[in-house]
Amino acid sequence: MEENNTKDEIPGRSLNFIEEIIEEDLRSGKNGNRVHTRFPPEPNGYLHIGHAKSICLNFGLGKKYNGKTNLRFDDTNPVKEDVEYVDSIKEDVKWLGFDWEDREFYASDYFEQLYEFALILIRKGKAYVCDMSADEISETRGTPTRPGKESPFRNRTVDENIDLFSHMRAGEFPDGAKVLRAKIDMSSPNMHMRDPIIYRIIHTSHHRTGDTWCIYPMYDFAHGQSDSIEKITHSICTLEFEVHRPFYDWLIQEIGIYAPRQIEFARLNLSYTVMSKRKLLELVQNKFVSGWDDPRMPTICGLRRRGYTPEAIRNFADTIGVAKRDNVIDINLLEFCIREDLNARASRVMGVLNPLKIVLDNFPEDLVEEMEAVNNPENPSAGIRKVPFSKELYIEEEDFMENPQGKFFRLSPGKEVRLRSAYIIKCESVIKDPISGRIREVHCTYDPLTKSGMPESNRKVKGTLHWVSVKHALKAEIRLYDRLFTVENPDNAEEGKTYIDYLNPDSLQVKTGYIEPSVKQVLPLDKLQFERLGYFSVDYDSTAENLVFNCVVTLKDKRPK
RNA sequence: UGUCCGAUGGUGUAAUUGGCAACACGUCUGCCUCUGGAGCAGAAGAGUCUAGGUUCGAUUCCUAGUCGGACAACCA
Repeated sequence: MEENNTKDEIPGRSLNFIEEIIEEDLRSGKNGNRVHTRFPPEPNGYLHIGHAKSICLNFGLGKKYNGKTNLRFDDTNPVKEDVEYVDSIKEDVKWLGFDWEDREFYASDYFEQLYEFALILIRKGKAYVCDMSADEISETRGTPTRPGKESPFRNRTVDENIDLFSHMRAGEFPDGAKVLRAKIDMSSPNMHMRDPIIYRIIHTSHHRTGDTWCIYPMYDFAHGQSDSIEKITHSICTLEFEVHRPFYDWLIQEIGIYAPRQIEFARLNLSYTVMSKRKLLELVQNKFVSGWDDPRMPTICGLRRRGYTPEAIRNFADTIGVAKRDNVIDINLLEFCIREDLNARASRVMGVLNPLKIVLDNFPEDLVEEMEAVNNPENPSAGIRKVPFSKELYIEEEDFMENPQGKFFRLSPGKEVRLRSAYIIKCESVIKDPISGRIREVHCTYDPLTKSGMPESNRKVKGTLHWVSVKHALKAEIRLYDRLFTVENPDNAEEGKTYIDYLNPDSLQVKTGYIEPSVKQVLPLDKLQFERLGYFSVDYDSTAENLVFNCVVTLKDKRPK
């Protein structure tokens, strides 16, 4: 896979705490110089920017230490999982620029093995079949501060347990009738050690194993052992699994298999959005957004549709770093990353979102001049293009003020302004609608000696405006986005409210814009900078007849702080 | 009330493992500019949660406390 210009290999940069652990293990020869990580999603939802952090971390570490990274689906719950999700996850990881080669695994690949592991536990007297209901189990589990009570089925004989467990597998019991539990310690201060359930009965067909199984391992019984089976050296996961680690260690120990080292890091939180799968799903289901890939969503597919690039996301992941303390990253940083990337690579183009007609009184009626415009001042090799210029133009409504006050450097009566890549023009008069008083058009004169590139063109004027020729401009649908939520932390809702109450009603604004004709051939996901406005990406809905652009980010955040 | 984890400018991450805190974003100022973008130059902003202890010396080690987070799905 193509190595991109992600700046994740800055020499001399200090190591994060995970790299430190890895290098320590490398020095001590712990895994015979191997570094092997994995990204282990459950296929029950779409990936979001938080997952991107984990993906970049895991695959980044694999790459950095010349190791390997697996993609493994932890598909232990058939009622919530679906191939739709595995496909989207694969697409997103690939799009982010990572390659798991031939190591696409599934916890369901290990079901038989996991069943054997359960048998080992039973034979050792470390697991038992329990007939209590879900409610009873939950009642006897105790609380974090109060010990639980032992199940009356806790002391069944090994033979009875083996027998019962095989009948569970054979489908002789209905859902919920029995579970297999690890036999550890009902009074452990760690709730996860109070005889946790390791197998439950679910008569639902699985997206990969079909109806082969009607008992499924719990995540906690599958995850650690799957890592072990895959000989993962460093199992990197988020903080909430820290409390599970003692149980994973116990299992590995009792079963007697290879022990990966689990390292937990703090998950990503982004301001002005929500990150939980459940909430994102609600936004989709309740139609607050158009779908998982709505450009306002923090999902990978949403960001992709919005116009984010894999490079920008990887740089973002690299910039935020990784540590154990809770964090909330300012969404401005994400925006900074995409601006930085697009500034270097997006071609500049002119487009007007709120048109105001300009008539150049001294410009020949039918003349069309082809103006040469630089495609990207940051990158001369991007070349130049021609932009038609004629007597009637559109400029941005807000670039004209009849009675300017203060530091207004744009067009106003009697004042001069530069039209980007074209001429300097002077405002002569304003024509208004006699009834509404609205400005209908602005009459100007142009100075023929000031054409861009001509010797006389260096005269200084304070402002430079973008423009488009009325009769050449292409109409386009422009979708402007604002933050999905009005508050920094929608999760932290006040009494009686939920995050839904903080949805920004103005997060989507659709406009008809006029764009220079050079954009005629754009394809979905093409990136452009509309000069002085922002970066835009062609939407999937765009066709040759109906261009549709998404605003990725404006050039500079003008939002009051 | 228990166990585990964490605490460094506004935000995030560092500090060569004990030698008086750095980088990025943001903010501010100036320069430059045919994008009020970008770029360039500079500045402000934390004495590292608190109190003790060890030490010549502590952001780094120890103790206690404070605050924040995680944990009581047959979810992951």
